[in-house]
Amino acid sequence: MAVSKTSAAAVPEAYPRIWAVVAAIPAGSVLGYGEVARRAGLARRARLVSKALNAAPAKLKLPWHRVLRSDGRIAFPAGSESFRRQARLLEREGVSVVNGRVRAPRDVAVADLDDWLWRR
DNA sequence: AACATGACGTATT
DNA sequence: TAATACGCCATGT
Repeated sequence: MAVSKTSAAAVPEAYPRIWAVVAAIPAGSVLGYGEVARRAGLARRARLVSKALNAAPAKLKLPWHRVLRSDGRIAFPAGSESFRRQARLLEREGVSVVNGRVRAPRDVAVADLDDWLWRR
């Protein structure tokens, strides 16, 4: 079979790992793009995470809304459709979002504490 | 190869 | 906390 080796895989090797990490984020908790990248063994590739999420098959039903910027803010343009959808999905899980920024939750599991440490 | 762009991050002021 | 600047990585011109 004539398999073309010149072209890289349509789906980057790293995407599945990124998806797995995102899928593992428990409801009510959130993670930064950079953190997701690190957990997927892809340090310093936060931007790749956003790309992977954008390319993720809807079939996977990933909790993409649980991924925020390192400062706790939604990465989409304020007021945009995606921005509001994400805020709504988070609120739905009990995560308070004020002015596009996630506020500290009432109680966070100790294991996820680190993820809630946006310097403040 | 230079330059621009982006669902980003960190340091500095 | 906010605004700026610069760094990083991948992709497309």
